[in-house]
Amino acid sequence: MPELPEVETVARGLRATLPGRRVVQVRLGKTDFIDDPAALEEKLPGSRVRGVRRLGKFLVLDLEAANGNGERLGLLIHLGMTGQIVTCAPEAPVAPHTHAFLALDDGREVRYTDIRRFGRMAILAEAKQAEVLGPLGLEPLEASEEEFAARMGTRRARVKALLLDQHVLRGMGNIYTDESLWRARVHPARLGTNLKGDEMRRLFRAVRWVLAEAIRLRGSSISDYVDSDGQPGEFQLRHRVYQREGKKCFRCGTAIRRVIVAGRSSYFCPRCQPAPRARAARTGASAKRKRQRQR
DNA sequence: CTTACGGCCTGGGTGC
DNA sequence: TGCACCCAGGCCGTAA
Repeated sequence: MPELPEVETVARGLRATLPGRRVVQVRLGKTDFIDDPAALEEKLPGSRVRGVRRLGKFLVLDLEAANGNGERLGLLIHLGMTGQIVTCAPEAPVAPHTHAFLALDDGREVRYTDIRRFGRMAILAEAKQAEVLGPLGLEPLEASEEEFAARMGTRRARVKALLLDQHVLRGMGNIYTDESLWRARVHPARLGTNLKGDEMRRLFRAVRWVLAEAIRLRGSSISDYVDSDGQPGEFQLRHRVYQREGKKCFRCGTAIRRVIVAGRSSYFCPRCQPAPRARAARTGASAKRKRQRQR
């Protein structure tokens, strides 16, 4: 499941080969994950790649249009759950569920494969790009501790939901959220406004450390993820809580638990990450009052 | 403002 | 061996 470190790894791989290249041909398979497939087929051929950017989980190929007047376009790609983007020789075997082929002027090919098609692709002019990318939150590895604390500490929502909310912080998914919370020793159901200063600082540092370490190890390959050369990452070997229900906490030996927080599977250590108390106490009290009224 | 939930889509696992 | 069922979770739209 591609999150920030996986998308960053793919972006770096593409950055090594794509800039300067011209797209010579486009072939599409299923197109229900593409905003406007006709626009892609019309505008991509002849365009030249100027650069490759990543914003959160979005990948942007900056393009100069074919029409000679220097029009700037961006090919937005989101890998969703199972998206893969690889460069290869055109004669390489085609993986099942490959739905886009971009032939390049150096004879190579860029392919987009996505089993579940939760991904997204769109070719957009600059104004339209801003519309999609503008609402995104802080880039986790560029934000300061003060910015992070200001965004997180003013929200009455569970930290799990806040970390996953792309409008607060861009790029975190379920894996890196749980790994960061474990490292920071913060329970996923704590509320943003209730985090103490030192907890907020630990969380900020944990997010940075986990993401940087995952990028260094080229991402986590749980089921489908591979980089732009088709290679898996290695951070899954360093996971401390994700998908480790019932196994021992690396810090204290307590059995890791799984609960649903903000609609997501959340793995945590019940000893290192103490549960918040206020919410349970309050709902308990109101239920008691209700029962008394009914008598 | 917030949270909850269903929908999208496929493959892999489980149980009968 | 098949088949029904559930689950994984990115993000969006809708409802409460």
